[in-house]
Amino acid sequence: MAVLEEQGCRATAPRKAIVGLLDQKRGGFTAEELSDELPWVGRATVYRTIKIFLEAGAICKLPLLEGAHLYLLCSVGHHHHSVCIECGVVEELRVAAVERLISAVSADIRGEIVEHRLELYVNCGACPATED
Amino acid sequence: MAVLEEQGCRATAPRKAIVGLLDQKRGGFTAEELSDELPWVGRATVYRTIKIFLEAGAICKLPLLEGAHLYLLCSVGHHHHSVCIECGVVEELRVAAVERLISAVSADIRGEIVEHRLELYVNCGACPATED
DNA sequence: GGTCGAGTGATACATCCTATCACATTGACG
DNA sequence: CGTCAATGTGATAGGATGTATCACTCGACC
Repeated sequence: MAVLEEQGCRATAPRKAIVGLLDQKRGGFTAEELSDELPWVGRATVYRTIKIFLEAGAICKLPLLEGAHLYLLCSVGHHHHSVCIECGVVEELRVAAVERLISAVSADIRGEIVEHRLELYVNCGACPATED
Repeated sequence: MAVLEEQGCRATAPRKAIVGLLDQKRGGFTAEELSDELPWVGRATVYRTIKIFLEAGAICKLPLLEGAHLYLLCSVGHHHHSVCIECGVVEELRVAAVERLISAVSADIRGEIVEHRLELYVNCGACPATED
């Protein structure tokens, strides 16, 4: 919410509604989902708002195997995700080893690593029963 | 090329033309590029053929930072890529450390890792001069 | 409350890809 | 070589996801 101000944006009704919805959807959401649940908000506005948050780093975009992708609220700056291919549950992955790996690889290649992306697609083995 | 047969596909003229072009485009290509260079082949056919190769594992899809993506011929089964954000040169990355990392992480999380994806976006530092 | 520019919604468009369908090509068989 | 059925094809329409445009509205500040 504070993100809006940080970005120099107005706190308009549509934006507030979207933020409210995001707070509930901790498990990830699609743009279409938001649009469906806020029919009085134009699609363009939904996408615009998502974009603002994306740029502010408040949410991130998680590509799924099938080519679709999810948006996720994420508090912490840089991290990775694991997503269960069965139940779709997403978990933030903060593994120091990843960053160590990146530095190690960095030494091996010409030039510098500007950005990296890592996604794990898992089978959490607990979907039907213990779906948290 | 043998891929076509393995998949139980006919070796038609459009498919052969596409394969021929792929052999030259070692640096990655977009669907549109292919379509442009083979104007006598319908777009649908280009996409269909790409899909066949994708499923056969003969090419892979590399997402770029901007959301676009490249297709690449890839001989070896599983690997990762680094792509220069300046000049777009793609290199195959076969770092044992990546696989070791995956196993290490695997022990840390519930369930099993079914699939993973890692991309490095680098600045190769040699684009203008030594662009191979 | 008044002002004005940021924000909005409808809509058209862009991009990338898939579905459909009538027609052409392939290649197996004779 | 000719026939034939099924696979493959191209044109085109459509779907999914996102962006641009533009007249109008509303929020923030005075």
